[in-house]
Amino acid sequence: MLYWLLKSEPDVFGYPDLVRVGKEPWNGVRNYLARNYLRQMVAGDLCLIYHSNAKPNGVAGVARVVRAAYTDNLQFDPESAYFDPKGLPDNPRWSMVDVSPVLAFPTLLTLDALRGLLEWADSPLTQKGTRLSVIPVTAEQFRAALEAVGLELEQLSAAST
DNA sequence: GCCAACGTTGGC
DNA sequence: GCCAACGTTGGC
Repeated sequence: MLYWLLKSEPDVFGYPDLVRVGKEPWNGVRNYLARNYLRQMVAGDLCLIYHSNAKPNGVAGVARVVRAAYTDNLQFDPESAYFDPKGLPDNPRWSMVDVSPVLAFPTLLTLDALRGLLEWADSPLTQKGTRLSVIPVTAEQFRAALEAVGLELEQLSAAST
């Protein structure tokens, strides 16, 4: 089982939206490193959903990968903001995964709070200038994030069926 | 293959 | 709204 952090802008699509829809294709990732991480995901991986460009920024909840990487068709749609003229149907350039909500954090785990956790000191999230939108998370980082809002791993398995 | 210019991200 | 940092593009 691997852990990840996915950024979203709550004004566009935040954790409450994920809860509302129940399942969401995580499309629109147009960065090669982020895409490569998406392609490493397998169903069952857990993701921290992070709100950026928010007040305040932070992790709002946990989601689960419910479908491994497949073609992000927005790359073929000229009407889409995510259209990529170089994304050829027989050799797609961009991928997405499906995620579903698992558990909302009882309180937002703010960026400031994350910076206060030793485990997160070397994460791209807390380093200046990093704009990666899909970030690998270690088991230690994941556990520390849960603990910081008073949750335990076992509660995730209880919440997920 | 280099690198300047540009567009975007994202914290503040 | 500002701006630093970064990735991408395109001219050469």
